Amino acid sequence: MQLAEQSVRSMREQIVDTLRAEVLAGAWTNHAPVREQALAERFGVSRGPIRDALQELSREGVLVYRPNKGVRVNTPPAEAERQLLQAMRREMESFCLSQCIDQLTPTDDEQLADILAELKRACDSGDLSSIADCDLAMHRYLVRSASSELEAIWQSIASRLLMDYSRIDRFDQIVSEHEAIVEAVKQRDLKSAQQAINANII
Amino acid sequence: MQLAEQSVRSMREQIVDTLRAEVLAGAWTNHAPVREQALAERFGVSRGPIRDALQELSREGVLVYRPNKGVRVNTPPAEAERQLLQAMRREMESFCLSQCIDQLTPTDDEQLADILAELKRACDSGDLSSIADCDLAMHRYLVRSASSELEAIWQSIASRLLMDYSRIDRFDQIVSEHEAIVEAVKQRDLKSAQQAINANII
DNA sequence: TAATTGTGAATTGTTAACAATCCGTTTGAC
DNA sequence: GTCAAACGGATTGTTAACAATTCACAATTA
Repeated sequence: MQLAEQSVRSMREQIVDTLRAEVLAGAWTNHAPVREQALAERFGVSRGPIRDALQELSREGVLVYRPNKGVRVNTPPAEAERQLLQAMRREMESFCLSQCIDQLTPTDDEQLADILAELKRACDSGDLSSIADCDLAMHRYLVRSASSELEAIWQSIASRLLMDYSRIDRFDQIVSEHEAIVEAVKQRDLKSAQQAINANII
Repeated sequence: MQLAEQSVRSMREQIVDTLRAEVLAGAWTNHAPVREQALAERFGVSRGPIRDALQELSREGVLVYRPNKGVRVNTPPAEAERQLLQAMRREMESFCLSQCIDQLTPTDDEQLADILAELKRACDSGDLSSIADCDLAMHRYLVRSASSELEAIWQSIASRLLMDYSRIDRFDQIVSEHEAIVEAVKQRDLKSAQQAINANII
């Protein structure tokens, strides 16, 4: 189940991933608007690709776009919405596991192990944005293995849930929960894997 | 529960809605790539806003984007995915109804009636893209009334489900199903409304 | 003083030109 | 004749300049 092609991530995708991780890590406030020019200079590109990235993050729910006024960081979802999104995310990831788990190869296990190792490093050094990035990367890998179709929808839901993240400080817990996921997947144990995923999605 | 502001839809949003309705109505094949220049000339704008719109529709799952190769119409979801998406859409719209139904005003009833009337006209004249547009507009209205946050996620799911649309030919059924929804909502009868929605989401 | 109206800098929206990439076709070597 | 490299038109990606809009602040008026 190789994920070939697309190894060359486009400029926009790189910018999107970087900015998303930073916002989810709480590096930005939602009081000040995001300025295109500043980001353009930071990434060394013109405003075009920056606008593309901001548009994508807006559609994803990480940022909020208002015509002629630019974008701001979104606020976390209300409690009722959060519960709905949580249920939907669990449903989705359970489904994806059931679809892909028997078709994963040892190569996939290695990839997941790599992401896990990166996550550990990030937790050790306390790099919040890298933690958010790795956390998402692992789940995204499983979703994409089942169906690249669902990735965008999943990403919107997962991002919104992570915005509520009073818990990105429990480094040890984050690591152990993801260890459990990787281990269960490696054993091709669907039930355990779904359980581990559900425990991680809160 | 007025939906003020945003009455001025941006160029991009107009283009997105038009193109989405056309694709869902089956007006495009997925064999030929979509060309930016042609659309730019058709809408009388430059390629910039067109690219924005195509990007948004790609993220929504209506189109598929491949770097340096442009976009194509997406294929309908596989059966397993379709079932997952259907369950998620029902869950979402049921939730939204429960959130908004007691806060709707007579003005909202009128708006829904207007959309319904427009839907009838579209069915009478057999205007497929308008049918798709109205169908989505009614559900979107309810979703947005409950939570504008959820709109983008809902849109992605609903669009994917409509791509599978071997049933946009049952004009009378489409109209009667939506009549049932509007009536139940007008009565503020949550149970009936949810039932009507579930019957319509197939 | 409080409210309102100008005014201009800052910011977003759009455009057209340019650069990079893709793809079908031709050319050339074996 | 077959295959691979090279060419050229078409298309997408990026940029910088320009247009339209917003926002803060000063000036004006009651």
